[in-house]
Amino acid sequence: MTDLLSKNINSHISLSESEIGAFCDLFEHKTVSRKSFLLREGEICKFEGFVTKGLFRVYHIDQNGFEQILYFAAENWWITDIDSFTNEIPSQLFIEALEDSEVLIISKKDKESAYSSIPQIEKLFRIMTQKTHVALQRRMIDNLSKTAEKRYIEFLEKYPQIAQRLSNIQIAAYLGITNVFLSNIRKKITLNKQPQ
Amino acid sequence: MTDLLSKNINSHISLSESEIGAFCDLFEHKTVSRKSFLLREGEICKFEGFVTKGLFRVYHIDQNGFEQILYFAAENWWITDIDSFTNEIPSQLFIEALEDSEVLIISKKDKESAYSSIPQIEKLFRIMTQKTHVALQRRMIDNLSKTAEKRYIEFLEKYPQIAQRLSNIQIAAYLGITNVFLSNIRKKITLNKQPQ
DNA sequence: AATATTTATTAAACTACTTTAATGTTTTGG
DNA sequence: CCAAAACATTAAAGTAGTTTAATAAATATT
Repeated sequence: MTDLLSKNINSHISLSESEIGAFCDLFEHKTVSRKSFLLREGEICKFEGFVTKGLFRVYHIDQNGFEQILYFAAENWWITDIDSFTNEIPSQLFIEALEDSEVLIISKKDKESAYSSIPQIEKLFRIMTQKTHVALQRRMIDNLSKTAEKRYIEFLEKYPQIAQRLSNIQIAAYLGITNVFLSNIRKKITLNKQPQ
Repeated sequence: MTDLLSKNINSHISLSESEIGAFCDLFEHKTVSRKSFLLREGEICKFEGFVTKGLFRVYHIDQNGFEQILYFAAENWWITDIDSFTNEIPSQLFIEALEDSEVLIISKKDKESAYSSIPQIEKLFRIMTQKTHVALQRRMIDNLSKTAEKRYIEFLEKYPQIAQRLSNIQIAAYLGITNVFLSNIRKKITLNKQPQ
């Protein structure tokens, strides 16, 4: 049940068998069915989660009712609202399962205690936070400098297996465009691929 | 010389006098004159810096030659390219002084050794990385959901003292718009403020 | 103090993307 | 298996933001 998790942790830091066992024991297994929520806007995010099955989207709804997707999380990805979790403030985000899913979750309390009992855990989360920060920084640059068409093509190349599990509505919300415009882009691309 | 730095560190974690002294001793003081660079694209970022005087911009130049500013860093802010620094890969970023400036910098080696000798330092950088990540996440949401006019107004409200030290060209590059369009926005705003 | 460079503004034509709405197709849940 | 809901596509009119270029004002350099 925690095989994927321990493998994931080992890819970042090296822990002894017993340490990794003790840490994994702090996680609770949870099944989340399609269209239900791990977190809703206004709630304080009390967990950090590791996806073992399925697919989630993490998104924000703005004042005009539009959804912006911050990221998707499939198997082997971590999910939380780090802002709400860290600062214990109401979240601005929704975390919703797009497929029937399973997660391993750890509470804030248990995570804090792991920081004390297993010093390497502090390093684990520092490294993970750095990595997500770097990914977000790269995406910020892309959003500022590339057209929607280019961002779409690169998204397909970067996450081919996730892209095929998503509707165009979800992909458009991630790219920051309307699904109507995404449709235009898709048409243009296929026309270019098959000239004549 | 390291007063600002130790105060900044103390705002995140609590260290003994001697620990904070030892850590601050690892930093080297550097003056950087206006228009010169702390880091250029292609270089590997070998430092993490703390600004004690002046103002920097951290930016990327895309394939079309346009500059996107990721963030500004004035007194009491940290600067580095976390991607290049952490992964020891060539940077995609420039870090340039917009005013005559001063920074305290620590090398990767010294930072790593501090992680071992002062365990709380690991926590310090985890917290700092989390905070910058949260800030970037909020900005990502804003960029996806708000008009340039709104982002400009909010930038002025959030960083009034930095904004007044910047040209509109720099602000536009941060907002992700042209300076021509920023000029239009400014005109519209002043017209609204002083109707008739 | 004079010259060169950078900056801010304006106008006008242009383009990337949105909005609304209609239509047919696919997926979902009961 | 059927009805309802969600999805993808297309068209056409509209808007936010760009591009280029010209001009005046402010700043930097000698």
